[in-house]
Amino acid sequence: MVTIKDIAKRANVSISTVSYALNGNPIISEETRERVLSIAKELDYVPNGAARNLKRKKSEIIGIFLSTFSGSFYSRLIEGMEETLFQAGYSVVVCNGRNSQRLLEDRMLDGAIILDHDFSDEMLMKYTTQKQPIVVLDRKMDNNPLVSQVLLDNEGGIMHALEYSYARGFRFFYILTGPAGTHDADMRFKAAKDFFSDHPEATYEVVDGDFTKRSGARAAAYIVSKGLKDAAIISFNDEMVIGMYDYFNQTTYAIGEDIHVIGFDNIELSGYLNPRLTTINYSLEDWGKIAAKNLLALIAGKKPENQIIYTSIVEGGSMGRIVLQPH
Amino acid sequence: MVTIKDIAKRANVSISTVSYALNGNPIISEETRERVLSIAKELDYVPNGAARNLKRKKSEIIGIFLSTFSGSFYSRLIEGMEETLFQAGYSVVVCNGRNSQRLLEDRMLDGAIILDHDFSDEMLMKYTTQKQPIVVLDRKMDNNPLVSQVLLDNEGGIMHALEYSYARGFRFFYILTGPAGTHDADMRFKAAKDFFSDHPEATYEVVDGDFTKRSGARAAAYIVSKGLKDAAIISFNDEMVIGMYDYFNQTTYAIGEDIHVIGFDNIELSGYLNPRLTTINYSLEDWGKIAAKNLLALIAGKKPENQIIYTSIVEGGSMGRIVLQPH
DNA sequence: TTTTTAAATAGAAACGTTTCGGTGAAACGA
DNA sequence: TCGTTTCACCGAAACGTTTCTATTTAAAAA
Repeated sequence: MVTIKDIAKRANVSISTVSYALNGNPIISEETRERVLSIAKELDYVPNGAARNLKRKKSEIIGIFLSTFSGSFYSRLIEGMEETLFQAGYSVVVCNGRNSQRLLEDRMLDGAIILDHDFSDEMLMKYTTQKQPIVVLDRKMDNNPLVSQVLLDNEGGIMHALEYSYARGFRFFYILTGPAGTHDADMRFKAAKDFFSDHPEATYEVVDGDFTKRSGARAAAYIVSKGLKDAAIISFNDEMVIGMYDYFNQTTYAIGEDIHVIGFDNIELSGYLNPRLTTINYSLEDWGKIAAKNLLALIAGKKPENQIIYTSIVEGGSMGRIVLQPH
Repeated sequence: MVTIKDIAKRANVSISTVSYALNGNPIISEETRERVLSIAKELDYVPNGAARNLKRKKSEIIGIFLSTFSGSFYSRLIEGMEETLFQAGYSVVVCNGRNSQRLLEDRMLDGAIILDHDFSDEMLMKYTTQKQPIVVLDRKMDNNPLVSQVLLDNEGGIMHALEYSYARGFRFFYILTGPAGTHDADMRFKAAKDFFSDHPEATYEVVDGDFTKRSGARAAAYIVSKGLKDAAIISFNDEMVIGMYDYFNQTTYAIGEDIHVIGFDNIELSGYLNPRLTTINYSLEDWGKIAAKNLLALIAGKKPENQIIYTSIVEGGSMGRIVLQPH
């Protein structure tokens, strides 16, 4: 393992000179710098990151923590972040699952973006006591000068979905929820309840889901077993809708005609479903970019405003229309 | 920043004792260990990863380098790897783009799995001279005791695709290629040429693609412009087929009837296309698992066998049948 | 010529760990 | 009883950098 010491010896200079030369410090003469650099190349010198990080007390690495990579959902989010962070001189690593929480703890990162409910609030708080800034995308964490939150407008999204369905004549709804305890699912649920308390003429039934395709299929089976058509299903994400499509397609239920559904997330696959899924859309790129910007602000010692990512609706054929029975 | 020094002071022991205690070295009495541990917790001590890595000369972190996250293609691959690596006590980080090549250079990783053609062979070779093992998934790199390769059976896959189409009556083929210079695309192209030299009665035209949806759409436009139906399109990946579907669906061309196509990769979306895409399938989980196992073997100082991931065909409705004109 | 200043380099401490080689005291064997 | 071993711990060096504070040398100013 060749170190600056080896270079120093070979170049007949001190290790500090080598260090300065390697880092382009102008205090070193052009001549020695070049000599040092050429010797470094000749010896195939590569700096030791651990040693550098230890001295500098920073790594110039940002961690993005996701609970899963699945569903391609995150790729655009990550790309939005990477773009911004790279321009600021940071490298980015993406970590997932609790096997990589260690990286956060060990302060090998200069900052982190969290979209992973496996991290407890306490753990994140503890992390910030180490002076490491984080931005959270999946929870509320106020009153901490080292935490910024960039959250989805879940309430607005669900309101869109319900109002849209309501306007198309639906008065009975299945609410296919997400895993309780996660911020997004909870907010969406809360929004749904708010809607129904404002619309007592509309009724609904809650079906438990956990954001997986499998739970969507299960929900579809349940809904079929109830035999009720002309109901609108409000699914808290698109992934579950995929599972529902899989199931309904094995039955005589025609989506958009016999049974109606609206999703949330507008994942790529939703555009290719048949009929195309009507769903709630938002910009993952923006989300990522804003999160990255906020993290950079925190690193620079500023406390950015918390931000909200707004949603819109994408119309497909999965949510038809029914005529209201006059009574 | 609280360090073992602070703990030592508070516990009235030496720093070496603290270190031993923290690491569970049995040379320390149960009593002091507990005292040290409780003080550590009380002070909110967290170890400094950089310092540890510097001394230990290892980080217990493996890097997975991908050129992109897009397409959800990689999530199952990564999951296969993480499972195996986690069980061996490693943390995993996923890096993408050249902004994170630094991590490889700086030896902050104990090993790496490469599926990213932005890394040059020279760079990887240089990395191994630093005694860091790698496994490559996207190139041939033999004769290096620190490199293992786990490659896809591209030839077999393309052969499957061509033979399948041939058996269904097709004698004219469009070959929609991938980006030249990448191993997978090159191997697939080579296999196609081999097939045609064995089947002189079959003819083909090469259409350049680069594995993106956009290039698939472009290819579809070109094919439509040629006006020739009853041709089989061999697309070197599914992603491009998505673009082709998008395009064909705006024309009168019915896929599987007027125009026929087979893909490669069997990405999730392919199962939801209408008609379902006929494509070449292989197990990403296995690929990931084997890659991870090989890396662990290299770390342990063994040189594992190079491996091949075999393919199979998944039938959908995108490749119909034509009756041969008797002549 | 001598003194002052600036430029270029050297030396050494420090970052926070791990770990090797002690060391004193208690326990043990003969 | 005295030497030997074991136990529990300590001290210090080392890992490879960065960076603060000298020191040397040469050029500029006096």
